[in-house]
Amino acid sequence: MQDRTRRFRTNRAPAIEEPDVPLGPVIDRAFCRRPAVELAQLLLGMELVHETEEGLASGIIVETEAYAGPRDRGAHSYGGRRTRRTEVMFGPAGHAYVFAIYGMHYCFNVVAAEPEQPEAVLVRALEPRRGLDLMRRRRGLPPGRERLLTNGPGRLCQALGITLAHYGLALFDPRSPLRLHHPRPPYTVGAVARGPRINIDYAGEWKDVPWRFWVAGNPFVSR
DNA sequence: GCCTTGATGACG
DNA sequence: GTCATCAAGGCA
Repeated sequence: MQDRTRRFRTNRAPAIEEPDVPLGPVIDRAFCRRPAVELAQLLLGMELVHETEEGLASGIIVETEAYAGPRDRGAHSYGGRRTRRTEVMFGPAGHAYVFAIYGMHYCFNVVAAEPEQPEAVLVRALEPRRGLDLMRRRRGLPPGRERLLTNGPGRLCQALGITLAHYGLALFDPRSPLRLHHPRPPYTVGAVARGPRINIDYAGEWKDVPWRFWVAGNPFVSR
């Protein structure tokens, strides 16, 4: 028998699709009303769902990063910077903060904390759950490359069809096309690993705070 | 300049 | 398979 650990680390990592199981309940409105560093850990194992006319696609959140408001030099809201782009972070928790980066990709965040406390959690990777074919089409990938579907913030947005049009959506609202659900069947997170956040070299001493969290050993994590 | 990605080429 | 490098691309 071949070494499973090694197989699990390749691009041919298995994805468990659960198309026939009904979605779990949507998160409570108050679920995200906590500090970003705390929310980043609690979001691991939750199911991010996007429903469109093309169909439904979803994945289990397996990697996040916390951005802790005005004091955090790595955050867009550093120093209380309030612009059209960052505005949603100053509002109530549980809404989507989507921004464009490098001219061609989007990043999806969940607004955390209380109003006027501009904190958010970046979702960096998903384990694909529903709508694998749809995600393959959106990403232009053949079967067998599941790991490349959603192992990065830009990639997961492309796979789920998330764009700036989803800025501000209420992720706890069952009528919203973009939502956070409790996973069904349940997802066991197990051990959580943590380390410094990715690609914020400009953030000085904040560069090294261990606010990146991921499901230990999960093959869909971005690095 | 940016909370990224895919292509390319070196190396095992 | 890995790693390093680079440029694409649009908006603040």
